[in-house]
Amino acid sequence: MIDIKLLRENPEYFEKSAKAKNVDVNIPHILEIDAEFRKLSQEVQVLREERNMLVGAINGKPTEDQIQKGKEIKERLEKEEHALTAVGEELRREVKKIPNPIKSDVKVGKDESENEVLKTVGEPRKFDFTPKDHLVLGEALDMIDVVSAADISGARFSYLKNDGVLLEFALKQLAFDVLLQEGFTPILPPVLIRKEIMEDLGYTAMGEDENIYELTKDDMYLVGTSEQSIVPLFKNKTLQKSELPKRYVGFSTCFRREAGTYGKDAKGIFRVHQFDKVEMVSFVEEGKDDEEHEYLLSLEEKFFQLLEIPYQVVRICSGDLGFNAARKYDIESWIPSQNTYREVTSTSTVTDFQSRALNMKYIDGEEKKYLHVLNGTAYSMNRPIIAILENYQQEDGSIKIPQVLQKYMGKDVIKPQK
RNA sequence: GGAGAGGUCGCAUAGUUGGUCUAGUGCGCUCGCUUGGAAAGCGGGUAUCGUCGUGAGAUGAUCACGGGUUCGAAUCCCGUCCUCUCCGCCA
Repeated sequence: MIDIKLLRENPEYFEKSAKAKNVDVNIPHILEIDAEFRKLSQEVQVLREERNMLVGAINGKPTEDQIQKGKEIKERLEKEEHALTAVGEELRREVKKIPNPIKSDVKVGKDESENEVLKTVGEPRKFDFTPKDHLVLGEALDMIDVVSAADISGARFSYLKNDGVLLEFALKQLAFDVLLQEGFTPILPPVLIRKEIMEDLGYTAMGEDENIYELTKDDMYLVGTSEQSIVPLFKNKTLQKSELPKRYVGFSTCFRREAGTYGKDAKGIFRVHQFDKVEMVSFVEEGKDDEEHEYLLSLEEKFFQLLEIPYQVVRICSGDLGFNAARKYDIESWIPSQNTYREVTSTSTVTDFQSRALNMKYIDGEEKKYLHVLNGTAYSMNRPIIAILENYQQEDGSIKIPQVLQKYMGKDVIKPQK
């Protein structure tokens, strides 16, 4: 959530930024609620002060007079306190609907069509045959089975088999090897989290909860990314500045309902309800998040350079940005069958937006400040697999294994099973 | 799933027949005295969030969280969450 003090000082800033994200918020109304809240709060404080003074004057048994006076105060106080609680809740609810403002270098645009391509790395391979798509390749090689999965679980699920599994494990291990070398702390987080946590993280404000699997019996959500359970690690904690930056590499299964995407990417495993992902999460001090964002982006680029797959870096425009992100970069890798670049990983800075709601701080000298939080994908396990299958396919339907993965898989080519 | 115990100011603890608890004590941390320097000792300090105020400051809330009883709640009542012990089940 945003800082209400900043909102009072500069409401236009938040209003403009919300509009840039296509989020409807009534800032003047929120300021009215805030004024009402502060007025009530003051009245309540005065009454409590009166009560405290009265009670403080009582030594032993109170007189009839004092009891009468106390009852009177209590009655007035009860009414005011109830009003205060109601207004306070409304205020917090409304403030939580204000999105994290965008960074100044983020382009104001209406939707994904206005995202900016910052750079393109690598040359798409020229095929002297017609490249097949990942599903055709994966089925022929007995790596991917979506037909059985549809029967057992429904659309947008898959079985990964044989070399598909080995490929996932290889990618996971490569990502961990690189990130451990960089000093990241490995972590395996829970994939079920409390609803309040998801709210505090800012994943439910814009109706994104439509995309979250919910366990109503237990009032829990399945995470859509492990960042959702890694970030709250420091809920209600205060770190020392010397501990920062803190960097984690997590691995977990991720769950997404993908509501409203029925026509999109229906084929194969590009858009599925369940996939595994290696995720990076950074906690840094105020003022260091831009630098950290570039660092995470550089690592994401490195992961595709290691695979030697052409990619481009995209800066997401305001209208395509999530509620809690101040800036987001996507890496899109070349997908031959679609003759275009498609999103494979992304990294965001959420600044202090989640820290404020979760009360995550660090001590800087005398001052306590909110942690700045960033996240980024190392590898998700479906899309990079697609990219490898398609970019490394041979005319006979076999797949050359990227050099860097060969030692993890113990072979250099995936051939059709006999 | 069943039975029981418990959640107090960084840590450990005291406090449950409601008022002197603006929460005691120990440890830790910190400042000072002492010392050639240090240790020990002695003395002081040591939470967070908010409101009002230019300021010094005043004031409110917080004893897991939320409600309730009362003139008054750490203390009594109800609900929720969490932890621990025992039993059952189990990868």
